[in-house]
Amino acid sequence: MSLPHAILTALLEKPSSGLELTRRFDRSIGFFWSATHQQIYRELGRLEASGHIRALPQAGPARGQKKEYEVLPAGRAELERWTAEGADPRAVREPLLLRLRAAAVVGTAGLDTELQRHLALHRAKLDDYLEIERRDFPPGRAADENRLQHAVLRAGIGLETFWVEWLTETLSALPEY
Amino acid sequence: MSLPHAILTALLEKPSSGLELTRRFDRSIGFFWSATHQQIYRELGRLEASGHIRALPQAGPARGQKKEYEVLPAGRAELERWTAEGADPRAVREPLLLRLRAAAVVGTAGLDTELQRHLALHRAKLDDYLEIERRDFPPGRAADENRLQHAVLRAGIGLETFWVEWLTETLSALPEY
DNA sequence: GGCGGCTATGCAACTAGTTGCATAAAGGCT
DNA sequence: AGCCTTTATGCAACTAGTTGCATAGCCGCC
Repeated sequence: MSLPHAILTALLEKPSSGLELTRRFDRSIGFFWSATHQQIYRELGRLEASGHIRALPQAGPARGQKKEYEVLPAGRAELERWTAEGADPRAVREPLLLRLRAAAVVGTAGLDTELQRHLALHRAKLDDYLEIERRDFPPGRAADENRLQHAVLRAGIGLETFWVEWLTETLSALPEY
Repeated sequence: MSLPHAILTALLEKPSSGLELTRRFDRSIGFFWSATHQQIYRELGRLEASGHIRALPQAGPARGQKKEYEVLPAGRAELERWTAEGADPRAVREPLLLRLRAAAVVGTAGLDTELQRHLALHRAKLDDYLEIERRDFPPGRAADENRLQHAVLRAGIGLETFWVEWLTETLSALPEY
């Protein structure tokens, strides 16, 4: 049950419409909790029905028009409750590792290409993250008021760095088959 | 659509019953593709219906009795097909990072304890993995015939190492709030 | 001989996430 | 005016994963 809380957090940071949220999920929140626009619209409907958020009043027709939402006190309270509660880390679920294990049984054809492709993807994402860090968290600022946001970004950087290193290592071991 | 392929791989490694598979998913395959016994039994039923696996003949009553499965040629072919095909890396989905971001908005109460708890969990898992590595992949063996399995385990070790380091770092930055 | 615990399989109902498509306003373009 | 693209919201149907519980054989034990 994390999606509603991801949306509440996003809306507290800045009231938005469904499509704006979708874009923010593609750019920042989605780096560690991805969601499609379908999930977001549906969840916005539920959050509104349960009194956690409300649509800001607007003129004009409903269909095809932007609909902005803001968080109500009940929504903030729910987010506080959820933030204080614990949850175990998610089990890893990565098809590439499954493929490696399958390849050990049925053969390694095409594996090299696939690893190369993943390496390029992870390198690109790592560069993205480093660029964001350079822009939003320059080394000069000593009294950092956004320490938590930075910690989250550092997690993304650390994970992508891990994948790049692991893929490089694994690729260099593979040709010996 | 990875679960059926995870099961095919497991059954090729060794024909098993549903419960045996469940245990192996808790111990080894589940490290990178977790599944409950419910998912496994349901998927075994589907794989049998589609002719990818078959139940080994057995005496005695059906209910409450162990039922072993083995992979049929069609199943192996399907696994080969799937292994050669590509799939993008999964987006990260980690509630803890969401919590950090939410805490930046609604307050950090209880966050320290939660990070400590995660650190302990990741340390334990890392120790598990290192123990398995020590047991199954001792440094002496130069001509390693299980390179792929070892690579998969190294991925688990790398990921847990990352989390331990990141949590330690983040915890040391947190008290300054 | 009946009770508790373990092994084993499985159904039903639910929640979460994905995919494909429909609808409609607004603005440019020719 | 007619058409195309972009922005914007949303329904319906599907696949995947989770939770709770039911059933049944087997074994020890007291």
